[in-house]
Amino acid sequence: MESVFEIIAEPNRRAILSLLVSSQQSVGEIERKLRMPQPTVSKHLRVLREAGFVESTVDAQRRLYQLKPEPFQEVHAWLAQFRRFWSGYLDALERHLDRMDQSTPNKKKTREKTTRPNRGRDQGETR
Amino acid sequence: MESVFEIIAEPNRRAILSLLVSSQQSVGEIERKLRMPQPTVSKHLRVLREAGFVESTVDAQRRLYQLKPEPFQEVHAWLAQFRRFWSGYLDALERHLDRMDQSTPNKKKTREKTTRPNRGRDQGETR
DNA sequence: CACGTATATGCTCATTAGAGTATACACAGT
DNA sequence: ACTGTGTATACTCTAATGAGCATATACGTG
Repeated sequence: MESVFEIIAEPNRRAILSLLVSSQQSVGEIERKLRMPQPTVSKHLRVLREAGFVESTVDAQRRLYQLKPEPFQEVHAWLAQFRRFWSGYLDALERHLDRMDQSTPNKKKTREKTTRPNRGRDQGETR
Repeated sequence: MESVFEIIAEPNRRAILSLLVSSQQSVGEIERKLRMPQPTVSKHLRVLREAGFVESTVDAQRRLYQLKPEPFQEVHAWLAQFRRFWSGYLDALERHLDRMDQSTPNKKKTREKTTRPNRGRDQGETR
């Protein structure tokens, strides 16, 4: 279970991730909302946690799980190399923004920090 | 092997897909470039073909494989729901463009046609 | 038509992942 | 301290997947 792709290959895990989009959830909440046996939930959460998709905070006996961004970025980075094929849309958008960046050096400097840790493009090598 | 996620969970298949980004390739070319036994290549190509990731055209005894866009869009659509977390970047871009659309009704009408078949957003349901 | 090349398929084997069940561990309240 | 709730883990079983090898099929060429 090394790659992020193997992690998200499992339907129940994808369901859990989707559920966590709205807000953090306890194991019990996930269990009920997804109608999944508790050990199953815990096991998938463990996998997700070890892969960096989620992290848990302790609330008494409960564990609250919430999403973490990195692995999604990794998937996105891999997907990026195929963009030219199917989209052209996001490509255009990114090029557009890049141009914006140059023309208006710092209007919303948010982007500078938040969005591009390594390099403007997120083509990034996956491995 | 139903979902697109299971398809791309396999490293060799991802390698093949990445290889096909540059241009279409014959089975033999893939075999050599990836140093993979031919039956392995053929079998993975079969999986990829049946999942709609690639299609083959006949060139005498050779089969030339090339990428198809749909499954990638599906992955992208799934990934979209998590954007708010990790990026904010693309989200910002899209919002920005949306605003652009409204303010300048048709400056580059390219986007109108090319980029948004269904609706501005591509959040799209996956299944 | 025989042969070589290119690709696909069939079969077996080993590994692995996920489900299910039981159980252990942790904390809270009484 | 005891009990109940919430969560994690251990163990077994089964199914599915990918590798490896052999072989079949298709096509082009002499």
